[in-house]
Amino acid sequence: MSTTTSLSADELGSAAQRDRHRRILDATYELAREGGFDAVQMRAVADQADVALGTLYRYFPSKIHLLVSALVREFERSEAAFRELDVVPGDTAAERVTFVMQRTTRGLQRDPRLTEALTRAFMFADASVATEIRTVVRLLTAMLTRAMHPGRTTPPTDDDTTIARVIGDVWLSALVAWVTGRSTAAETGAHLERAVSLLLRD
Amino acid sequence: MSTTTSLSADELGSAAQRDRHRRILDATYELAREGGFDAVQMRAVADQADVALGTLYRYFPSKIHLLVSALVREFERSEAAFRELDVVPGDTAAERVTFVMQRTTRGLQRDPRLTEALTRAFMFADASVATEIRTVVRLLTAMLTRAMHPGRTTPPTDDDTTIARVIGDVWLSALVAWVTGRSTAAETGAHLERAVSLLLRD
DNA sequence: GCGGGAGATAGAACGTGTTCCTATCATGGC
DNA sequence: GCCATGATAGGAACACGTTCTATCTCCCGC
Repeated sequence: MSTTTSLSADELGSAAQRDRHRRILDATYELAREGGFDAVQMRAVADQADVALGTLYRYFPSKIHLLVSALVREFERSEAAFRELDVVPGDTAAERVTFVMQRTTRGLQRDPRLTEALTRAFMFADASVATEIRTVVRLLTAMLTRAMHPGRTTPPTDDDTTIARVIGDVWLSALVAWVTGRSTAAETGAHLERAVSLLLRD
Repeated sequence: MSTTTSLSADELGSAAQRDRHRRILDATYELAREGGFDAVQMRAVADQADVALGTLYRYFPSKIHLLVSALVREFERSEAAFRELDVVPGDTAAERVTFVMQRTTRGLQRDPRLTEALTRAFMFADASVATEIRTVVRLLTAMLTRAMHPGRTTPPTDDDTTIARVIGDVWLSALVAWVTGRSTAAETGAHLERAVSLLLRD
């Protein structure tokens, strides 16, 4: 039997297993931060996490699963941080969304190699990583719709979701362009801001 | 000396070289159409194009360059086809842009494996492929701004370019989602259409 | 205590992208 | 015609993702 999705942290029985899981993601994060996508080599991750190569593959069925799982963990942290921040500054939806995007983007730009590794993994992922990808998309959409309507309890409308998804699309493309050196950080920010103001003129 | 960009067709001296170049791209196209990204194996491409492996690498410095160059060729064909089509149907910019996008998308969906190969290569490309990537972006933006303002001779405004780029971003994300099985062809089309009507309400 | 089984380890082995090397070939200048 | 030089063929070699095998360890039910 070969699993096709990564084991999630909660469905791991023993404490030792949860700890291995965490060590693997920590090692991935660290290697990616230092050397980007190419430096995240499966043997290196296994070494640094102090597990055998076979064990690494038991927890994460491929390098892409591994990196996208690391991305999920980062996004969960980031989304939780925004949820705790009960006042997103800005008077209009456009301003608040721009704030959320720019802050997230700046966070990513602080660790270019890490961002490169996570972004490329995300973009290269195929159907077998669909579960993890969906989680990322869901978290991002949630962050954006919350910024559009702070404090609202009713679920977002279809229009809101579409707008959030379009902004997410633009953001991802901008990230890819930045990661691959096709645009500077400033251009990325400017394009994002123009796109948001086009989509959220109210 | 190792080149970092692919040799473009025009800067190849002899007819024999231009022919090798074409044979290589033809083989790439064929293999991708039949088996997708994984089937485009460098040894297989070299065999089918009837060149040595070393020659293949002299023309295209990596598998990604190779696939993105194939994408450039397809896009050039497609853009030329739209330019010849002097009347794009539709009364509004939104309708015309939607027409162009849907027709292109349907063309891609006719060869899912080819699309998967080209899309994943495009998304995985790193800085060394920037030249080719820029060409694709330029062609796509040109196609879209032309659809927005058919028959216009003055260059597109900044706003036009931004809108075209955002639509391009959404289109690419939708393509990735479709290629990786996260969304169906119908959902892809619907999302695209919603995005265009949000961006081009006039 | 103890035997059995799931999960872990160490490391060999395999496939494919990439590099490198050498012999051969083609071509343009004399 | 002949030579110098760069391009191509053919194939070995290497790196890293992935798979496989053999062995070990630890925990659970008895």
